[in-house]
Amino acid sequence: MNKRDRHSLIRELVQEQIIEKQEDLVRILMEKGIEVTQATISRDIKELQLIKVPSKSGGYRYNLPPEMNYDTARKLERLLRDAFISIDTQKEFVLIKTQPGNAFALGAIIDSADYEEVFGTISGDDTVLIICKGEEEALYMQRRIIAFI
Amino acid sequence: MNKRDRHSLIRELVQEQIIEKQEDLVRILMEKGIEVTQATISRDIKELQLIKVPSKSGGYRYNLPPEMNYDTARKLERLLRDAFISIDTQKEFVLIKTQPGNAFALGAIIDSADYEEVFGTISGDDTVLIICKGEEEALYMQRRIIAFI
DNA sequence: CCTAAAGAAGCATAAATATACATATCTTTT
DNA sequence: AAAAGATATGTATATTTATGCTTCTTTAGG
Repeated sequence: MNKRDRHSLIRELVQEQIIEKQEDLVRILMEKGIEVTQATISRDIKELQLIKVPSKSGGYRYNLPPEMNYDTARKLERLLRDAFISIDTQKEFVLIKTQPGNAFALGAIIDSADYEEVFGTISGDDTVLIICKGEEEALYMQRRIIAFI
Repeated sequence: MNKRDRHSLIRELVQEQIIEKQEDLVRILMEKGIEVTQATISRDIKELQLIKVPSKSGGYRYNLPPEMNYDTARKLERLLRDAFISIDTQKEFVLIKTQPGNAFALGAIIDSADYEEVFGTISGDDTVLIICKGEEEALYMQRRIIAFI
């Protein structure tokens, strides 16, 4: 079990069950035969940007980081519906073609959404180039963007 | 300075500046002449459901709680646009009239959104009664719901 | 006005979390 | 393949956060 796999397992776990503290994750992973210490989990949580949310019922629960806020999502959705032409990936790059004059706005929204997977964007008049942190991330970003259309 | 005022001040502070830890709030409030201990801040944070978000830059930052997620908001928006008839408040109650058969779904979404201001909901066939925690909260909920339409 | 009950907050401390440092492991370069 | 660098993780511990218990304050009821 490498770090990457552990991370995605942790993401699943916090969605599926109520993780009240880091030791819960240590215990659950232990039960699955994965030995890690609380220190590692603390670092994982930091990297995954998981948040500890006080719940109404009085306890606490670790959660995935907040998604893009509603307004931003609405803007992105509208813009894509209006101006999207095509999307493609190559290596760690995602290239989006838009109607002329719309790419800059699209790039700005993607920037403001502050995706973990994105290294940076460059926007021209009708093209946004998203530079992701890796190939896998590029594919993931492509999927996310397509989901908006 | 009572608890309510301190709470709204804390909400402002976490938006305006980077609060890395609870002691930061203790210090800032102290500078404003408000004496509280870390214990109180811990309880405030729990009540306000503030979250400690690991930031990209390596540190941590307290933030307001995540808004309703995008999917929930979308569902709520669609349902309101399709089925909304009227909304009104009286005291701590908000009464929403919908097309027959839609109130239950609406109530369920409002429940799942887990609004801080809401005490509970009761849904019939074409009516949702939202019981808020007070009059002020009811007016706030009314505004929020109208904003969706 | 008095008393009981509820709410708020301090103090002390327990519990949880983050991190400096050391070590091990994996990667890249020569 | 050895050396050098980067990455990952454990150990021990410092730092941060939550909470039991107590006291003080406010509110509600008689």
